[in-house]
Amino acid sequence: MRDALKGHVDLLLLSALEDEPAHGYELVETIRDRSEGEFDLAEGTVYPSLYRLERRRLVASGWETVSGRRRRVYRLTTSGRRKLLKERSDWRAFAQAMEAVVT
Amino acid sequence: MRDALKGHVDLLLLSALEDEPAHGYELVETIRDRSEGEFDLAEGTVYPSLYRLERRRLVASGWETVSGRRRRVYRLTTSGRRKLLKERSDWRAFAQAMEAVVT
DNA sequence: GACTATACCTAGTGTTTCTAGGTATTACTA
DNA sequence: TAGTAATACCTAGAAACACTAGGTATAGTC
Repeated sequence: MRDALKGHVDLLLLSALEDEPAHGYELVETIRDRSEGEFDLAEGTVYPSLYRLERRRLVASGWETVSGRRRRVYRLTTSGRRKLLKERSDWRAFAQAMEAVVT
Repeated sequence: MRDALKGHVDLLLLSALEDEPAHGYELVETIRDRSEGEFDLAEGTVYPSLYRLERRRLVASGWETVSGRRRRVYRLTTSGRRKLLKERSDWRAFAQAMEAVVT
């Protein structure tokens, strides 16, 4: 299913940040775990996506050092949280429409 | 929802061809109707997609003239029908994984 | 006679995922 | 203790594909 994720990665990232802040590497794991292995995002996908989200002020980040390793921790902004709700409802409409055509 | 369809247009087209052959312009309408307006595919999306499907031997086409207008009518091939089943089941796995992450 | 709908075609644009490299630190293990 | 794996980040370029914006042509409507 190449490219199936196109246009949906932002929603995955925002969703994974909904409950608590997380750093990039961690988001990859969260998404892989929650999707039961279906989505194994490349780092080259995640980092640029996070930068775009930050540029759009949907997330904000800060550096943190844990046992010698630097991490950039992201959290949802207020508009990011609003965006998450919108994207989630857009996703549901999209999925429903897909089912309607596909079935 | 820009780009949400990326990677899913083939499935829409194959689905719309499942029950009977159809021409390109007609497929746009079928997909718009079944999706209740959610998917209004541009012709610049549909025609190149159909060519790619034909090149991969998933559909086959023939010209037809109805009241003076030329139409290219597409139908599923055997492997196209097999592909449809595969893509449909891939879509369901994808949608389920999306729900799992998003919820 | 002008306009709309039907029906097709296509070159180029833009966005975004992914590949394939890279750096650096810590933890494990043979 | 040397080597490898895991953690954690970064980025330039490639590839794919939906879409824009133009085009042609016929039939029907006002």
